[in-house]
Amino acid sequence: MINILLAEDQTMLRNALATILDLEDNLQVVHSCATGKLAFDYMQYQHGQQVDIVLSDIEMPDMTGLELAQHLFEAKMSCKTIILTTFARSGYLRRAMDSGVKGYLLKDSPSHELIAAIQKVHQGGSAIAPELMVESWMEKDPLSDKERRALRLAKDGLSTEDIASKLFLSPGTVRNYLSSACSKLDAKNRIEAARIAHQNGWL
Amino acid sequence: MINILLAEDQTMLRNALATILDLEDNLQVVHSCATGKLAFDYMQYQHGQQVDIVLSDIEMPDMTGLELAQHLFEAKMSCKTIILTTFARSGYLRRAMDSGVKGYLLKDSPSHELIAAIQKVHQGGSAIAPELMVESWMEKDPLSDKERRALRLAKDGLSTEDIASKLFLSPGTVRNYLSSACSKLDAKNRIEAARIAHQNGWL
DNA sequence: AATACCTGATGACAATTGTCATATTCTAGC
DNA sequence: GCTAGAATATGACAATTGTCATCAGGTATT
Repeated sequence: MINILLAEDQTMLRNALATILDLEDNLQVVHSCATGKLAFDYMQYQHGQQVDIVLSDIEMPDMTGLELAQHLFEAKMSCKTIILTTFARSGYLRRAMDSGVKGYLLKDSPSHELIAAIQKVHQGGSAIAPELMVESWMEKDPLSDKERRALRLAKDGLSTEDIASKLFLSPGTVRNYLSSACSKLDAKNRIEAARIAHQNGWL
Repeated sequence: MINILLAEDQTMLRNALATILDLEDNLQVVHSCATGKLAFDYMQYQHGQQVDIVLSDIEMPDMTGLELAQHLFEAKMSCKTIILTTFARSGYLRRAMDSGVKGYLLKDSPSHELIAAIQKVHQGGSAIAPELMVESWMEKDPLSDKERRALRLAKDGLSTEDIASKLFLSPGTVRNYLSSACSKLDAKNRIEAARIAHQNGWL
């Protein structure tokens, strides 16, 4: 019997996944939760030893699936992590691999592939969505930390002034960072830069 | 037996939903597809008479769930439509109600509520997510058609010039539209305006 | 100490964007 | 025909943004 911990913030999908996984003879969802934080707490303080596979979404409030994977990795938990996410962003895959993730698949693949991936990972293998193998060699994140933070705020339409005060920088410096982000990403303005960065999983 | 047509572009969720609905004694997913267009084609040319409930996501490629609902409504199909979507945007709900939709619920609610909603709608009732009843009285979409289209392009970081050529307008006119959108939405710039409009379901 | 390097800041200038007043058509209604 | 109101365009001006050269203060290395 393979014991699974499920982390996914959308309740409908979480319920549905739990149901179809439980339908399999040798799969059992022992716990499911809506944020990475809750999943990590469960692993750390409660019943970690019972869990073989952690199946997690990426974009969740409180703690993302990538952060969860990293924490589990650093805590040397015995479980194996599988990421299940919407977008094929090479930056995400890279971070996942760096965090010792054993499986990475897309929500846009049939559910039997998920079940196959769980079995395969549990037997010691790995399962990466084939769509991603191609892209995984894309250039790595060229942004500095400050550039990234400025871009995130710019994406929501904040003005230079607002960004500057949120980051405790001068407006001029913020414009420098955004300008450099634009040239790195070959974008015409901060918004296009933010879009490109987001599409690549760099935000 | 209630016959269901399922339209949802995310394969994993589509499969999972189909499975859990089929587990119910009196529910049966007769067909499932990934776009509104495919769903409408199925209803129109093939086996429309067998379908009691159309269960549809909103944001799908090719044809959205709201457009699907509108087409089914205008074609006076006998089926009843239920929308299942991620965000609680009052603009979406308004358009759904105008298209004769009988149910509107959020992906962030447990799956048993979906099943209950299907039963209720099939018996002639309606099922609206309670979170939405409050918001539904929000102000209606203040944007004109041109403003909306300009905002959509601005959201992706296109320059005034680019937007103008895509809409076959002069750059000056585009700036007028964006400026008016900003003042209508009380935004400081086009990006903030686009974000506000998107959050309200007006894009 | 001398050097290089990194982060943050400044000033100057051009390009883009936001705002507003004012045309120019074109259409619908009277 | 006349008028009102749209949709579109133009010009002017201010504000914001993008780009670049340069500077000041730290820190690390040799």
